[in-house]
Amino acid sequence: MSKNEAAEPHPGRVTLLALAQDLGVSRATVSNAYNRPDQLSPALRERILARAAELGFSGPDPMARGLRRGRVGAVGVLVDEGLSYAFSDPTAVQLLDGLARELEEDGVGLLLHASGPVDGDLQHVRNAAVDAWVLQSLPDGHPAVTAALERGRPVVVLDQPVLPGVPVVGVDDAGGAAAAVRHLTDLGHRRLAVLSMPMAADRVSGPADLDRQRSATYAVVRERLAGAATAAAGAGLDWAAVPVVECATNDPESARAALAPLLAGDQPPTAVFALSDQLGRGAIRAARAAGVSVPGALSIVGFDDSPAAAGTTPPLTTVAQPLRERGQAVGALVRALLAGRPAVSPPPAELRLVVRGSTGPAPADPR
Amino acid sequence: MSKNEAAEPHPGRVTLLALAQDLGVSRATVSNAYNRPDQLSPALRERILARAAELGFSGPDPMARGLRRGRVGAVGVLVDEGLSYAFSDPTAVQLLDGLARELEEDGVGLLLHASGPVDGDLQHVRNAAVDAWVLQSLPDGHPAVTAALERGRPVVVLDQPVLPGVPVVGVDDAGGAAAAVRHLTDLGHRRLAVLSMPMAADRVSGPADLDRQRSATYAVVRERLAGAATAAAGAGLDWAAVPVVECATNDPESARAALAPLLAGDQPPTAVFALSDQLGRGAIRAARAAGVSVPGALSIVGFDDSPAAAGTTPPLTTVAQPLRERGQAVGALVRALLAGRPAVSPPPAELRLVVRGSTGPAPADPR
DNA sequence: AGTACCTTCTTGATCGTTACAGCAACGAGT
DNA sequence: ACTCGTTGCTGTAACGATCAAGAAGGTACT
Repeated sequence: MSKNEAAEPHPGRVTLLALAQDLGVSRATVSNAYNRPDQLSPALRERILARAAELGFSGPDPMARGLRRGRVGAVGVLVDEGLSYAFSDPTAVQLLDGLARELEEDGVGLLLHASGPVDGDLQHVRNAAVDAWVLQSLPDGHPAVTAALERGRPVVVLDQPVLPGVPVVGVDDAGGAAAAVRHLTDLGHRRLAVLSMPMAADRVSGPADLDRQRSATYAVVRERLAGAATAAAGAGLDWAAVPVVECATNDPESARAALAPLLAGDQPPTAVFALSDQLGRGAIRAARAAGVSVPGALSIVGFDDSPAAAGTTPPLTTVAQPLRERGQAVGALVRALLAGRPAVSPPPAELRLVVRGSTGPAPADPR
Repeated sequence: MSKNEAAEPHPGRVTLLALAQDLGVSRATVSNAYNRPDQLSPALRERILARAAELGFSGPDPMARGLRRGRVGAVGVLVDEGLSYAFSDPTAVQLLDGLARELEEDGVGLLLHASGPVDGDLQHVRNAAVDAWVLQSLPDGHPAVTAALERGRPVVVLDQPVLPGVPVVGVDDAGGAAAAVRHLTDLGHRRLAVLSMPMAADRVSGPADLDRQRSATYAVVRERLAGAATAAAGAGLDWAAVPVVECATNDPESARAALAPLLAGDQPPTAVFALSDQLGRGAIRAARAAGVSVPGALSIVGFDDSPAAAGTTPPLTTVAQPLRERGQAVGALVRALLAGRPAVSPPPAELRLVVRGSTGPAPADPR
């Protein structure tokens, strides 16, 4: 009876060292069996792997490896608010999907964290074991941004104002919004209303005046509104007179509730520009509930071309942005930075208006 | 001019040790400044934190801490197929949301990884730095399950056949399905069709015979079919004669395509039981496309009560499961296990049928 | 025979932190 | 004066791996 069978002090735990000793080889050799098969004879490697399986050693400890190598194989994604928001927003989901696909290539996973409230603590950002950070559409000046930068790891930003030295993957939000509004004015619409997603984290809903519009902390919202304003002015509309209604959350229900009073009002709009498809869907529901025909009496344009846009009745006219591709672009930047290659922000993607069934000529006799 | 200002060899990198030496205190003290404020005087702590900010030290390195403490503050989530699936399935999203909420409490993040193909490599499972694994609805016998278990860390399973010693959070899928079918037969329906999500990873679509039904590798699907079969038999229907159509993916479009030929056939069903709301939505679309009125000529029941179910036209009758709560339950189990407390699987949740507008009495004269 | 060169494996140092025991100083209680 | 208990801090030893050199042995070439 050999000494191998001695009782172990801490049964469930087998380390690389223990395995090496059991086999009478050095740690480095075991390590090489996993990481550099060409550094040892195939026969020994087999023996090591076999014995590892017997003892229940499932490979080198990821954390120890992470410490030594300076890499853990995880990219942190900081999303705004709670994770539920990111999960329930189809746009975010598509972006994450593209990102995940690109990183999967290297076996890198996504570590999701919510940015937390502006005045919250930032421990999770400081403590997360990640090789890089992706910041997704955080509000301007969120402290988590600084915290992430301080980690001294690569950072890539998705849809946000540029930070010095940090690559960004953005789109021409203003241009897309302008195209949407131009589409409506070209169709003869003069009574426009705008549905906006939240402009700040304060969960306010209701009409947003020019001040609030300009001081929106979400760059995406600010840009889209600015683009819409420009296009409206270009068509001779008085932007200050265009009702811009902020929805407390970016979902159909919130939009439906926001639009309903306008439709029931004195001078109901004949066209609605919704800053997202989620809101656009809500607009369609509000119209249906109010008995307003789309696009007969009311035209609706969305933004994003999320998967649901084509499935509404009528199908939603919208500004298409290549979500998955953009996610992949972010992934590519991260990979480049991690590989030590320089990463340059791609130019903001041009957006394309997809005309579907929810828009039509302005009614001859509105009201 | 003191020696402190000597040129650093590797500029961007400040370690806890470097900071300690700069301040002339021991490493342990700096560590305590971050981890155990009560172990040093407030004055010194302030001084340390201030100097840390100056030097750009953003707290102890997460990996080194992870190694030392044996915890990284991340829970791995293994989802089937690609991440895109998990992201695009509203059911999965809700579950993940609940899970994230519960874990956020401890500042723990979610590390998402796809399980990968059955014959794929498992490096990502072995290499991921996580404190525990959550396995979400993987097919029976997927090698990633074994790989996760071998890591010797806590594992919690979501919707899957029990593994010895592993806590599970499940629901009474069979009972829910039975309730759905009973609802239909109670309404007088005799011509039933079933739309199923994928039964295996082979992406097959089309009619599924009894053999395939019974050999489905996804436990959830198997259970729901079994429950439906029981209820059908109980109502005097010949289950073998009920068309069960498998959809290649769990989305509305796939279901629409699967149901269309049945509706155009000789003896179209008067009732459809869809194994998920995603499929149920597709069934509604198929009916609309075929000019079949719902629920006048065709009743449709879904499963899950995902957020979209209430928003279809007509609103979808469905089997409601408490998705977010179940996600939280998983999180609670994980927390318990990580805290060394015993974790017992909660009993499978009972499911409730929510009757909405998509079901009605069987037409008096079918066809 | 001498030199050079692989292949295969080992040794020693290092990654950056935290746990734990220890130790000095100090006021308080007897 | 003597123990006792705090308060604050330090020193040392892990945590579990990877990497860069180097040693031992065999092959090959001059």
